[in-house]
Amino acid sequence: MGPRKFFHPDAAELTLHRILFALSDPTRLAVVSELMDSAEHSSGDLLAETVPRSTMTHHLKILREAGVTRTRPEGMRCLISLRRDDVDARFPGLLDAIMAHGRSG
Amino acid sequence: MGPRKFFHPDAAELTLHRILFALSDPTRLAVVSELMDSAEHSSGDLLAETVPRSTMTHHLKILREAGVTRTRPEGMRCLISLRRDDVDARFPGLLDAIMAHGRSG
DNA sequence: AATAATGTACGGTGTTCGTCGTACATCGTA
DNA sequence: TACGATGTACGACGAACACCGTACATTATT
Repeated sequence: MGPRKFFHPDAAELTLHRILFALSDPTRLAVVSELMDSAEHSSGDLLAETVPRSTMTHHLKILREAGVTRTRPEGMRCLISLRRDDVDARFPGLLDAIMAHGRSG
Repeated sequence: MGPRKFFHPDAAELTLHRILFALSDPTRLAVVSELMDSAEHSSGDLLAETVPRSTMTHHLKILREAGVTRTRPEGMRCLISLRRDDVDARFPGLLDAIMAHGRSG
């Protein structure tokens, strides 16, 4: 059950309230804040020493199933990136408006 | 216990994740959508025949305690309005970016 | 094949949420 | 004062969430 299959919703299926819920948690907000550099980060890279692994898996699943992030297996790691293209296409300006204040949240 | 005291957080105490959580529910998103006309609406006015009163009270409390709305007793009603000034001051552009798509939720 | 590294799956616990019915308080009016 | 209208408070219920430990799967390396 390692890095194999990951469910990702289609771009057209993204809903506003699901995305807002995914971003309504301080931990997940911090994760997305780290992903704003448009680079791929491994799961352990994100808040590594702050949160237990199983907890991080939980949060990453919520972000992924809301369509906010994309998870890609790479070797024995998982690389996570923002779905800026899809989120921006469906909700223009939303991500920027939220993440402009991601740290003070 | 009628229209008497209502807790409203100070403008400086608004947090991003609380606001996002308040807006992460379809019903509350619809309420805020109706409030976007910058007018005051009574509680019964909002989604009147869609949601039971006690349910509406619950949702309005969450919006109010997150600092998204302001509730003011007026006679035997409660008039609810958006706290655009405070929310915009603390998180510029956030409300507009979210509510631009409030209906396609 | 054995090992270590990475991350998931599963299960458990305690908390919070969404929903609603019922009872009650407040206000305006007759 | 009695009544109807408006909205809250409280309690209850099921569902979902946050958190984490443990066990397991996958990968790369030795």
